Amino acid sequence: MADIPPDLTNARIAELFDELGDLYELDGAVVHRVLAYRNAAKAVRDASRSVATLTREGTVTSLPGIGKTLEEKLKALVDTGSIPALDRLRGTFPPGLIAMTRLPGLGPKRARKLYDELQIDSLEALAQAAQDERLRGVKGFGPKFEVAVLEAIAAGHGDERSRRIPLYRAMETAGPIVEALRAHPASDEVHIAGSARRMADSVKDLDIIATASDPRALLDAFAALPELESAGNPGDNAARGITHNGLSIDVRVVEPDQLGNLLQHFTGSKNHNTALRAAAVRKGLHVSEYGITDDATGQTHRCATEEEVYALLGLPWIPPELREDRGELQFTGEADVPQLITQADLKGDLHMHTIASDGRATITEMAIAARERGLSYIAITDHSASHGFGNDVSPDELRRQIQRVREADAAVEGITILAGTEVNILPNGSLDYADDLLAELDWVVASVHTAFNLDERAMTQRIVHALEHPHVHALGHPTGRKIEQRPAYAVDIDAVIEAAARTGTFLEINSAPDRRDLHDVHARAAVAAGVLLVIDSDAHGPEKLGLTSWGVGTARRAWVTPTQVANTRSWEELAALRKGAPDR
DNA sequence: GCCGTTTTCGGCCCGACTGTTTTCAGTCG
Repeated sequence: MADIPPDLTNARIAELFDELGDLYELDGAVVHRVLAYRNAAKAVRDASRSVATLTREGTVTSLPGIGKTLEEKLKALVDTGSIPALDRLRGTFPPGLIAMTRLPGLGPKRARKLYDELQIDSLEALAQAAQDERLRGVKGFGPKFEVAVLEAIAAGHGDERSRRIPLYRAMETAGPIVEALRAHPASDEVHIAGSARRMADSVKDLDIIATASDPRALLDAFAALPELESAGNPGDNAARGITHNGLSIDVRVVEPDQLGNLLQHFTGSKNHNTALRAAAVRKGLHVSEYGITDDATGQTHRCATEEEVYALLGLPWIPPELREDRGELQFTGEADVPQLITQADLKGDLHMHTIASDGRATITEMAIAARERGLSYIAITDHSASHGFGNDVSPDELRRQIQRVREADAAVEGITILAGTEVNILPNGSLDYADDLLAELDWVVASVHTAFNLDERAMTQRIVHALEHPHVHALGHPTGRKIEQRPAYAVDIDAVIEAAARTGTFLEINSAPDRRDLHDVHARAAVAAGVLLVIDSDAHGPEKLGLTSWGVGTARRAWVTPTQVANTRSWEELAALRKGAPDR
């Protein structure tokens, strides 16, 4: 069996399927065929295993949305490096045509029409034609479109898919706005909906659903908030604002008896709602944001709560984090809904930094802050000997740090302080402290901080080697990704999960809000493989210990229950589960 | 192109808005 090309990552394959969808759409394919490619792209992107490998194994059709035809295309891609249909379509339509379809108001149908009738094949040619007022000669296009298209191109639309911002940054901006709406005398209930409510990694914009005694007063108050750069009224009971840092916020005020319908609709996800509605149709029910219509009676039920919406469809209430059409619509009753972990379940935090490396506080300060948060143990895990940036902890310094931890543990009541390290995994998979020094520690988390650009095979070997080390208890931020900033390094995450399961090493969900690494799909695969997770703050100061809410959000999206997370246990119980523990 | 408590064919979520059009297709979320 020939090797799988190293650059054939799931992300790359998903891109190719998306491109095929775009091209088939331009080619005039029926909408459902196009949709099939988009669905397949999402399934590939979400797959926890290498789709190229699944293709080689002949099991790729087990993924939802991948059938015989797409399997054939995947086989061609894996075997030859290309998909014949994609090559053919690329030869038919200039790449600029796809950029044109990204413009607001210009979809594939209309872009194709301009290409066929005016031979417009790029944003530049489109702008020129609009400038020359030639677009209005085509049926369906008029002067308003010429103005709009020039504005859109000037604003940079069409250059790329619209950018998303990490959820934590959106919430930093939106938090005060939501607080202001909640505090307003005219407001009753104020809910954040959309991907923010689902605790997604990133958001495009923010949806707020509210009920109010005086909708107009609330919307006017919203529009007048100093956080907004501009605001408008797209409808009677809605407002849209754009914050100074470019976040778009939609507010809808609804009647209390429809709050459940609207909240459900605007929480999404799109895939969840589409699948939910398709299932409802089979029962003779039609779901929209305004209610649920019954074919048999013609009556529309309005729902004040989401519980009613789901109950009418024969489903238990589904936690927003699960609403991704990843199996949650198979629930038949409350008993099927996993008891998802909450931040209150965490009893300890096993990854944080102090002034010994790049943290801002002392051991004692961190311990007191953790105790105030209700934690019963923490591990001090400063960076190791070769970390660089002036923050390295030499072996001798680590010995002194262990002593300081023992002293602090004795001095601070009500919390156990553990001596640990975040040791670097060097490019060859070895660690940058000696084994006898690591053996003195209570807790060792190993992480990759250098040489991110190894190829997948080398990176996987590097990490698996570290997981096999007898003193390594957990793998820190396992893929190195930063949300909307830096992709994961090339690594076979299935092999990492397998090695973690085999060696009894925990995998971390790092809660730094720009990391949230492992991400949800991989975390779900890890617990399915029997791996225990740890959810850590990676705090660099006392005020950052609460960041574990982000890691918990990721864990909930991964269907994780408290027992699947090691640090929901007491330190005594957890210690006994560590690799190499005497009674393990 | 996928899929099955309408199972191997014939379906595939729903409604609002837009610019253009005299009744609507395409786009968007």
